[in-house]
Parts: sequence; C-alpha cells; structure tokens
Amino acid sequence: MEKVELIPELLELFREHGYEGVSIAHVSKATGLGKSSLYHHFPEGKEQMAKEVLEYIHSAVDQYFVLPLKAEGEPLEKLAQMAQVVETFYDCGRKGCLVDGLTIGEASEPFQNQVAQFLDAWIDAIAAVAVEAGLNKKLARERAESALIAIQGGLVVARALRNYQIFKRVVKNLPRLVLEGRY
Amino acid sequence: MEKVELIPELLELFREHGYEGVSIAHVSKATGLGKSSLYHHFPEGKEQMAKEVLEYIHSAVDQYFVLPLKAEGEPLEKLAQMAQVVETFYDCGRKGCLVDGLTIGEASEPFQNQVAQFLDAWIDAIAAVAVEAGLNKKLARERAESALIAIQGGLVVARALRNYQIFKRVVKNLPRLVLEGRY
DNA sequence: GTCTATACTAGGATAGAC
DNA sequence: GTCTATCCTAGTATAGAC
Repeated sequence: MEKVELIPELLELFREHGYEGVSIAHVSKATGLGKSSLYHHFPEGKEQMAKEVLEYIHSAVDQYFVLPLKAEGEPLEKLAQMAQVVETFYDCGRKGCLVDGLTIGEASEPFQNQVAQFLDAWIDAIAAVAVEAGLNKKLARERAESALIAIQGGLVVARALRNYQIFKRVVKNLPRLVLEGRY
Repeated sequence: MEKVELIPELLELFREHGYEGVSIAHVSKATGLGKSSLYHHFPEGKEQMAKEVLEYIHSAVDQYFVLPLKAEGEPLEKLAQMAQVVETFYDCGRKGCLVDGLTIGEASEPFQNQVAQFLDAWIDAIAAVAVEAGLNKKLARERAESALIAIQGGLVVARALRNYQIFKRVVKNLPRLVLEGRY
C-alpha cells in the first residue's frame, strides 16, 4: 500500500473520531497495515499522521475550492458550484470535519496553525468572489466568514440532531448567504 | 466538596477537551479529589460524569434561554437578551461547546440523545419567538436552526482562527438573523 | 516494507484502610 | 467521603526477524 493511499483513509478516521479518538490500533485495522508498518511510514507517529492529513486537506481545499473560485466565471455560479462540492465532500453532512476534530483538546494544539491556514485560505477565496460581485472588502470578508460558519455549524448541528436535511438546506443557501446576506 | 460544585468544574473540562480528551487524572487534578472519591460520587465513572453534566446543561438552557424566551416581551428584545447571555456563557467564544465535545468520536455515542434534546428544546424556544413575531412555522423553525448553526459554527471558526471578534459579531447579529433572515 | 513480539505509559476502575 | 495502593486494559512506540 502506497503512502499516498493511506492519507485519505486517515482523513476519514480523524474527521470521524477526532484526534484523541483515533488510536494506532484503529488505524492499523482500517488500513490493514501492522503497527510497525505504520511507524515505518510515519516515524513520528500519530502526530505526523494528522499533520500529513492536514497538508493533504490544504491542497484539496486549494484544488477543489480556492482555484475554481479564482477562475473566470459568474460569482453566483461559482458559489453554487462550490456548494455542490461541499455537499459531496461532507457527504450531505454525515462526514464531520477536521476543523472540528483537530482543534478540540490540548493534544490538538500542534495542528492549530495548519487548520487556521487552510480555513483562512478558503475564506479569502470566497471573500474575493464577493468583492467581484460588488461588495466592499469588509462586508465581503464578513459574508465569507459567515459561509464557513454556516458550513461548520451546519455539520455540528446536523450531526447532533441527526438531521442531515439541515445541512443540505444550509449548503443550498450558501450562494445567497454570501451575495445577499440571506440564509 | 459537594457534588453540586463538581458539575460546573466537569462542564469546563468537557467543553475544553471533549469527552475523550478528559481523563480521570485530569478531573482529579482539576477538582482536587482523588480518583476513588470521584468514583464515590460517580460510580459509573466518566460516562456518568458526562451524563450529569448534560443534565445540568439541559436545566441551564431551560433556565437561561428557554424560559426567558417563553416569557412576555418583545420578540426582538428577548432575542437580544438571549444573545447577551450566549456571549457571556461562551466567554465571547473562548469556551467551546458541549455539542461539539460530546458528539465527536464513538465514545460519545451514549450522549447523543441528551445533546439532541437540549439543542432541540433551545431551537424550539427560538422558533416560538419567531412565530410570535409573525413568521410562519416552517420559516420560524429554519431561522431558529440557523441561529444555533451560527452559534456553533461561530465557536468552531473563532477557535480555529483564534479570532474571537468573529463570535462577537455572530452573536450580535443573532436577533436579526432570526427575525429578518440577515446575518 | 511488513510482520511478531515486546516494552512502557497512561487511562479506567476497584479494594480496603481511615 | 477521602485516601493509598493496586489491577487491568488500551494506547504509544520500538526491536529485530523475514
């Protein structure tokens, strides 16, 4: 098994169970590799696993969210497409999020910078689209923040109530939230 | 130390570290009680601790959020007061939330029902105020859900970016979010 | 690169004295 | 009701063979 195939597997584990909820034994079972093989690929253990997952996520966010938003296109249309990808990525809200799983607890402290980085990059890209659509900079940033708040909050509330329709509604309204300020 | 004084201490621990992030040793240190004393108060161990914290939170939500919203008063005014209490309760977003901490990971499964219950009670109370203000039932429910989504998402994003102004803005806009649908 | 075996630590929980 | 001492399991990590 190539290391590059390991990372998406680890991503699923971390976003489902959070950092402290994932044990090497879990990873071993999920990947089919023995503990020693895992330490061969990740000599610094679980912390390194999380860090490499975050690098992977950062580049995925760039590829699937940031770059398409920066491409040519109608603002509303680009946001609608982003919403589509968000829905898929989070499996309609069932999947949970790294922002959540990797910021809770003191064991998660080493990841805070990386999490903040990709989140900020995403917010910036949305804000740029809002500016493109005619909003002033300050308002654009606020709306972009609100979009991420809606996504993250939608994941938390949908999971807590086990009602994934809620997440679908949130995602569907994302373009309007950014461009009109409506939910 | 009375049991009733232990619960708020436990609440702080769980919302800061999440369920799996809290160890009995942590609890012992934070409360000053030895492990055996803790098991005297909570014979079923950590799981019981979390459950009693959730009971405590449920009654706190009733007392501080649900009842005031059900009392006589202007809808906008009642929501503004709720926002005030939310800001205090979460210490301007610094404190983290049980909905988060007690729904991540499989070890948290026993708490899902309790979490869903108090969250739902809170949403219902907000929706009732929205109906009072003239919104139809379906829209009122959606706006109330959006309010909780904004609170939870605000906590997650503010913590991740370590920018607590974001949470303050979210909270300040809560009444408008519910009654006008604006952020 | 993967395995088995093993060391070591931390976490959850209990027994029994005071 | 609290303590010390102890048990057991699960978790992290490493050694060394193949």
